[in-house]
Amino acid sequence: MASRSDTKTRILDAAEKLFAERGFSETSLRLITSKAEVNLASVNYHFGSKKELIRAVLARYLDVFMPAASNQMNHLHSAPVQSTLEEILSSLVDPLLDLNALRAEGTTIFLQLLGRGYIESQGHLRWFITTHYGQHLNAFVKAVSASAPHIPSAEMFWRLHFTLGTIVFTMASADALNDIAAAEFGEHNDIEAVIRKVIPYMAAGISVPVEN
Amino acid sequence: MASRSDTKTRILDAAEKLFAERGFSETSLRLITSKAEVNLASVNYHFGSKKELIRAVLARYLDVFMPAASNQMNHLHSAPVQSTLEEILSSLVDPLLDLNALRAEGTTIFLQLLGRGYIESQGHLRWFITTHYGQHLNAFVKAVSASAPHIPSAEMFWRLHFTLGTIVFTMASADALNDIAAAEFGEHNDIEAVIRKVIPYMAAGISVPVEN
DNA sequence: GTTTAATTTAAACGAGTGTTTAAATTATTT
DNA sequence: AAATAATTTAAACACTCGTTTAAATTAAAC
Repeated sequence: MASRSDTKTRILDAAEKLFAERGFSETSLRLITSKAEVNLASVNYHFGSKKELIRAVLARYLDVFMPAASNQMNHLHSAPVQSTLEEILSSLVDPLLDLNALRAEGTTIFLQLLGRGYIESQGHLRWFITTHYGQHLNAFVKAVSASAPHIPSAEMFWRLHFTLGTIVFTMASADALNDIAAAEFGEHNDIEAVIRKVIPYMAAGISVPVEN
Repeated sequence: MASRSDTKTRILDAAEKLFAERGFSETSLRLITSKAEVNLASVNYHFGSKKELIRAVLARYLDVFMPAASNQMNHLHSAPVQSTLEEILSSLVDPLLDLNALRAEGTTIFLQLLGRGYIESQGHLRWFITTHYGQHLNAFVKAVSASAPHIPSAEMFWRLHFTLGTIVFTMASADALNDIAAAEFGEHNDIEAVIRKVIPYMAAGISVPVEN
């Protein structure tokens, strides 16, 4: 039933790299299949269409990350004291970095895919994630809201999307930014260092008192 | 020399709307010219290529916004007291909203174009902006740095790019987010309301003390 | 009014896209 | 070993894309 080196996996591995680098619509199936060293038609044979390939690429990461993130929320919730916002955000660092064990550069690729998907797919990815991983997201939103009870839920909605933009845009251009930072300031950061830099920024923004 | 209702302007007007809505590569010249009710070939005749059309669309806004933003920086600088970070960010609101006088929905379109451009164009737009409007950007960076002297310049570099991500991603999906906010919370925000929401978020993140 | 330049137009070009087809090949089952 | 199913392959299909061409039209200059 399965072939030699699993054509399906070869396609997914090649596709996720190219999608993360150059976006979905800028990546042709011919480029993917030539990098994966498989036949062009095998994408449609195994996945049906390009759109379903994109979903499969994302799902392979989300299926690992989302339950892991949920577990972290549960651990925090079972603690005796209310967690701080920074603790909640920091608890996602391990699930994110664990994606590097899954595949080389897994963390960066995942975050870049997320960013590309949110912007390119005209709301389609947003629907896909909320319908397939809604309960995991709710656990996160509840934890964050509990840590900042002075923020009304409508305001929190906006701030969490500001935060999504912060992390997703930063990661989509993390490589370019790291090059500039190295040349300009002699800094040499890896992906974890950047994540640890962005957490205080996001935590401060989410919890800042609402003006009127 | 000039034609009836200025074909060039009709193209720019139609193009900027479509580019902002669906991105650059997802918008075909045929769609632009049919909306603008001009001939397909007139794009190449007046602008040379699609890439140059994109630059012309962006430049039409940047040429207005950047000097106006610089003026605001100068005004703040000539004041007797050091401005707060929120004042500096807020001083950009008027230049942004003035784009609505230029064209209907000008503010939204400009910010969406900026977001699309930074993400789609693989660093090409970043280069275009820094080389063409670098001095205006420097005035802004200097003002922000002076208002938060406890942040080292390398850290400030990262935080300003976090901020770019926040604003740019938010605006690229502002329409979708406004629809959700209206359905979920009964909120009906215009672009100014969203900008005023994001400023405290960004200001808090930029100036939060560095951990160690 | 005639000539010259600028612009608009319809049509085609060449290249690239995702997808489908049917035959060839490989793997599995009986 | 034979029969059946799963997979791979090369080729073609139908379509869209940005760009170019050369003729038709409109505007400007003399």
